[in-house]
Amino acid sequence: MTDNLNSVKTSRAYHHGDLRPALLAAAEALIAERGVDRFSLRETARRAGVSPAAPAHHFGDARGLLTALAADSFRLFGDALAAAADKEDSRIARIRAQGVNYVNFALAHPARFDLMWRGSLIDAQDPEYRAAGQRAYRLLDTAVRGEAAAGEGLEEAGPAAAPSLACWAMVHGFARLALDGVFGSTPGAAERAAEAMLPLVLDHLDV
Amino acid sequence: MTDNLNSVKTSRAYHHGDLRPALLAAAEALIAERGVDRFSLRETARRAGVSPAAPAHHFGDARGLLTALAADSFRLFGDALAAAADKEDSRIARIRAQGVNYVNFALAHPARFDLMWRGSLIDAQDPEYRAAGQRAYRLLDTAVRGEAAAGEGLEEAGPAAAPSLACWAMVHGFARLALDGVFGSTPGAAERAAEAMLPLVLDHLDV
DNA sequence: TGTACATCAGTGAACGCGCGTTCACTGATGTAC
DNA sequence: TGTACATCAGTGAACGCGCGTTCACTGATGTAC
Repeated sequence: MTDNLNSVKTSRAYHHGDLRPALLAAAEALIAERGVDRFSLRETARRAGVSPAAPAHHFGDARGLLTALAADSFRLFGDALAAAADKEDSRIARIRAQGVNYVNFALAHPARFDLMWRGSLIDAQDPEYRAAGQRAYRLLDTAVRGEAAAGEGLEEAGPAAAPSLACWAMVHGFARLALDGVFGSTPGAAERAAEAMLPLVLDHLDV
Repeated sequence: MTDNLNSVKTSRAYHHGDLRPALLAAAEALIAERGVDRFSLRETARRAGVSPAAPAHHFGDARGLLTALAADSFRLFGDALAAAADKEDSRIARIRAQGVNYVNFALAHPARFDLMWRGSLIDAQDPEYRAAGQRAYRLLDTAVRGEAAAGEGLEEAGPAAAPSLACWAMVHGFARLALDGVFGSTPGAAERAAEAMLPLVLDHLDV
């Protein structure tokens, strides 16, 4: 009661006060440590210092929590793509920077990246999740096609979106292969492989 | 006893006689149905009509069985890549055919494809698994670079392997995005997207 | 061809485990008056 | 400013579940003689 005002964080109040983000943080730490496959709602609650029934108040069930974490991850991911687009002048430079950020995000947050695409664990129809995913796609599409993209979503992507899909597939495949350890565990191996193949694509992206 | 000679399959003998492949088939059917995440050794044994302890004799543990299935899948996958390389004349045609077969394999056997790369469930150091994976890579590398590849493995892949990595990343990323439902669930949507972006890459693969 | 026996591939019951979710509850918060 | 009370965010015990693996065992196979 005395420290209730100046120290919300350390007081062991009955009400946590900030449980939702705390649970997301605990879940993130858990999957980063163990891998997405070994996520557990109980363990997440345990780490947040809360009873196993508490998460239900904020997320409904386990899938709800993972969906929220996936949406959060997609937002972070979108921020990374946006940052790349902002800081470069030429279009090729933007595409390149965005590809680098795409892969770097995957390597820096492998568990988040895994979760983002793990349809079996999340509710892909969730509005927040979908919105965050669409935003990321639009950023990518705009970087590749410039004004021509006109902010159209993935649903209505026509044949004109092909260059964007090509870049996306390439960078996504590279990120996945790197995460799956295909380029070896030597630090920097993935980066070197990327550097070697980048010009192959960018030099010919004269669309 | 009477049908023991002319009908090994239907007799409910104490010894199954062909349990190893039967378990692999059951496991394949199970993950095809439920997804890799919901694999269970007990359920696999149940489907093979055998006690839960039986698989241990052939695979040690659950991971052993999944590793064997992953290796088997990589072999099938390699066959698909080899078939593409065999039936075409020009190098570009071969690359294209192999890419098509790569994606088709993923779409036709999504659970197998998932499992092949699911490091958390299998023993990536298993010799059979590694050999099958290496073979697939060599087929891909040879198709892209021709004689220059000289059958070198993924480990010793130098900068010269960049075109192969680029093709691989692209086709792999495309397969993954398609499996993750990014191109929508409409049948043929993935194929149309692929057709649209293929020329972008192939027309410029003048290496 | 027959028999003894080691080896092998199964059984099925039992183990302990951690899980997600439910339930009736309780303590804190904040709003109406 | 004080009080009543509805609402909300927690508790913690309990539920039933399916899991992977272990164990002592048993029935079939195949080999040596």
